[in-house]
Amino acid sequence: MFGLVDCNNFYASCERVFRPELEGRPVVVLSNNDGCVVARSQEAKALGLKMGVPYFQVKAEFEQRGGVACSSNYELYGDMSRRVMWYLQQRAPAVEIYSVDEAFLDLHGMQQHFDLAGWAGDVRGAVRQRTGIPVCVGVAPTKTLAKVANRLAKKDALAGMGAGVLVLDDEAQRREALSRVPVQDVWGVGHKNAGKLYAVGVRTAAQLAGVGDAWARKNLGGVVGARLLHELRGFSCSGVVVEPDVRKSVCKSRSFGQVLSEMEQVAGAVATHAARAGEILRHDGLAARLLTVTVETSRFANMPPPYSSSAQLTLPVATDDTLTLTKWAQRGLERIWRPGLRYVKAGVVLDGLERAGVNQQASLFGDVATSPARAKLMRALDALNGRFGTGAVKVAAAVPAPGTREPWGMRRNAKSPAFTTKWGELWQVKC
DNA sequence: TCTGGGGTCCTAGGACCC
DNA sequence: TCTGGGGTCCTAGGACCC
Repeated sequence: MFGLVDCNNFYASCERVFRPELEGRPVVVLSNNDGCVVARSQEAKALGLKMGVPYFQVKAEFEQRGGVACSSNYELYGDMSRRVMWYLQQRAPAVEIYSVDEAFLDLHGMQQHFDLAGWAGDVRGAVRQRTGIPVCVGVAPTKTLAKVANRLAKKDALAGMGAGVLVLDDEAQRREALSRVPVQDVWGVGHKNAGKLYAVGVRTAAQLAGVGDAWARKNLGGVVGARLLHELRGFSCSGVVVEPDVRKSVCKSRSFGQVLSEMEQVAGAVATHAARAGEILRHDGLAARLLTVTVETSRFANMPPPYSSSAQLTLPVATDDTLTLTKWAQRGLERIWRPGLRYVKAGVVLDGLERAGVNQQASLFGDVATSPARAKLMRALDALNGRFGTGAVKVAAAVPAPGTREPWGMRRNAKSPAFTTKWGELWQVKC
């Protein structure tokens, strides 16, 4: 059996842990630049706010009805996530941290020793007590069915039924559960496939489990679709993965806080992303052979039509050196730059990752990136930024003009403190 | 005025190589 | 008259997940 623990309204719940005055009020958390609604408390959902809606479209009414909007605070959410995951790891023999707010638990063999519903309810209560985060738990013979069980546990808890826990352990329960889930809510069925399924009259997960294998293979992404059907029918096709795979890419991209048209300013953003990506490579002991730079103008403007472009460069030697990555990133930007446009976003992607220092062919001309002195410089850079904060030491291209703040910097008008990760922002208790 | 970020996996065509 | 097979690199896009 598999368990799926999913935090309820995770980002909004994190905000509430340290701001109890938000309890009972509609709360939303906004994406970077305070752009879109990315998390909603139950009260905000009840007001009809949709996931992903641009905040400016709903702001006036939401605030007038007593709603509170928070800028995203990923430092806080990351730390709260670590607390939840750490506790789950104490309770289950194997845990797959699937996302910031979800984990699969390996419960094989446990039903012989525990009443799983009771056990899951206990875990749920303990997570709430220890971290302040409410969760729901689904338990079933496959990961896909555990997702279904979790979804129904949440729905029932909201309707005042059940205890935020649902175990599907026999055929009748499985069938009943699948009949209650719309096909577009099944894990692995996205927007496009839901459309195809509706077109042939498949509306529920139960109906999906009954479509022919050949049809699924042809229309739902080949082997991916076939696996999905098996899992819905109760045959497990994937286990709990405790060790995450070695990463295959690093992507750093961000919308600017304002429209930019000067290459020097966009270059500053690109240099910042290249440096952050380099930091991640060094942290993971990896080096990149391919570097892609991307830029975009607004997708929502009609005149001039939206422009987006990318340039992929093959580096002569795989590297994790920030100065080298920055240099190549600037070249990439020059290749795709079109003057006179209103850019809103830029990014850097690193692919072709290999273990740093292993199997790297030296360049004919002795690329400086492989030199021990440069490796030492990078260690010093990381140590300084670790001690004094990200961006304490930067490449010159990422430094804004004297006396100005970063023109590409984010808007974040309502960010809560880093309650758990910065000494200066700890919760204050007044006696 | 204002519309997120970070991933994985797959497909496909053109240029080029042997 | 008969015109291959296998590979990489690049760009672009589509599907899915959170």
